[in-house]
Amino acid sequence: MAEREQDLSIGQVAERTGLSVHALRFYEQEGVMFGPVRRGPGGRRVYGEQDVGWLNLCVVLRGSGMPLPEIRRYTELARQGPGTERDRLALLLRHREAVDAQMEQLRRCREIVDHKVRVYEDALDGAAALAEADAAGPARPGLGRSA
Amino acid sequence: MAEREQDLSIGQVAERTGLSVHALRFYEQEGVMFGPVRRGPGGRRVYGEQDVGWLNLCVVLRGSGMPLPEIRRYTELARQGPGTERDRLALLLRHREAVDAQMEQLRRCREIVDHKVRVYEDALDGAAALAEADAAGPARPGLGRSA
DNA sequence: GCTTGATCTCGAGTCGACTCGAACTCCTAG
DNA sequence: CTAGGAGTTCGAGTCGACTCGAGATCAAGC
Repeated sequence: MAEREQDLSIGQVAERTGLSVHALRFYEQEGVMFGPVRRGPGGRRVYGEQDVGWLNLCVVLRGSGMPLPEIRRYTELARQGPGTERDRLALLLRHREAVDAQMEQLRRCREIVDHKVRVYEDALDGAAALAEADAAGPARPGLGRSA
Repeated sequence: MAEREQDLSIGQVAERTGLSVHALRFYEQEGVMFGPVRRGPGGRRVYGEQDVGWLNLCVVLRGSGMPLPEIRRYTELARQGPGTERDRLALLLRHREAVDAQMEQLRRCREIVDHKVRVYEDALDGAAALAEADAAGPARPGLGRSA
C-alpha cells in the first residue's frame, strides 16, 4: 500500500497544530475531527494534511472562545455536506458577533488600563522630577483606591 | 452612628457590579477587596461607593482575562499604599500586553471567520441565482473540509 | 535480544471561578 | 405573632478543557 507523502503521526500533528498529543485524542473523542482518523499498522493514528487543516481551523475557533460542543456542531454540519451551508453560515455569523463583542470588551478594558498606566507614569515621573529637584520627595499619594 | 447615604447592601452591590451575591463573598474571601468590608447590625456586609468602584475595576480586569490571584496581588500593592507604584505599574503594563495579544489573536480569528462567511455567502448567493435561472440548481460543492 | 521512544486505551485528576445548598439569623410588613 | 425576604457561614458541587498516569504494544537501532 502506497504510504502517502503527507501521512503524519499524532506527534507530528501535535507539532503542526500546537495541540498536545493528549488533546488530539481528546478532540477526536469529542467528535471534532472531520472524518474518522485513519489507522496505520499497530492501530496508530495516521493523519493527512486535510486533518491538519481542519484541526488548525478548530484551534482558531477555540482560540476565539468557541466551546467544543459548538465546534462539534459545525463539524457535523460540514460532514453532512451540501444542504447545510445555511446552518454553517448562521453559526459562523453568530461566532463573528461573539468575537466582535469580545473585542469591544477588550477595547474598553484596554482604555481603562491605559488610563491607569498613564496616571502611574505621570506620578512616577513627577516623583522622579521632585526627587531630582528636592532630593528627598516621597512619592505622591492619592493613587490608591479610586479607579 | 450616622448611616451614610452611600451605604449599600450586598444585594445592591451585586446589582451595581453585575457580580452575584455569592461571587461578592467569594471575592472578599479571595482577598480582592481593597479593605475589610464593614459590617452592619446582625453582621451584615455594608459597602460604600469606594468598594463598588474597586469591584468594578476588578470586573474589568477579570473580563479581560486577569486571573484572580493577579488581581489579589494588585490589590495588596494598592493596599500597601505609597512605595508600590512601580510594581503596580509593571503589573498593569504586563496586563496591557496580555490584552493586546488577545486582541491580536481575535483579530486574526475574525479575519478567518470573515473569509469563510464571505465564501458561504457567495456560494449561497450563487446557488440562489442559479435556482432563479435554472429552477433546479443544487448547491455548489467544495465548501467542506478545506479551510 | 534489548532498550528506547512513540503510541495505544482507559479512567482519574486538575484548575479556575464560581455556584449551590443547608441550616441559621435578622428585619419588616401585615 | 408570624411569614417572607435578604442576609450569614461553611462546605460541597459544577463545568469546560484538558492533563496525567498506568500498563500494554510496537518499530527501530545497537
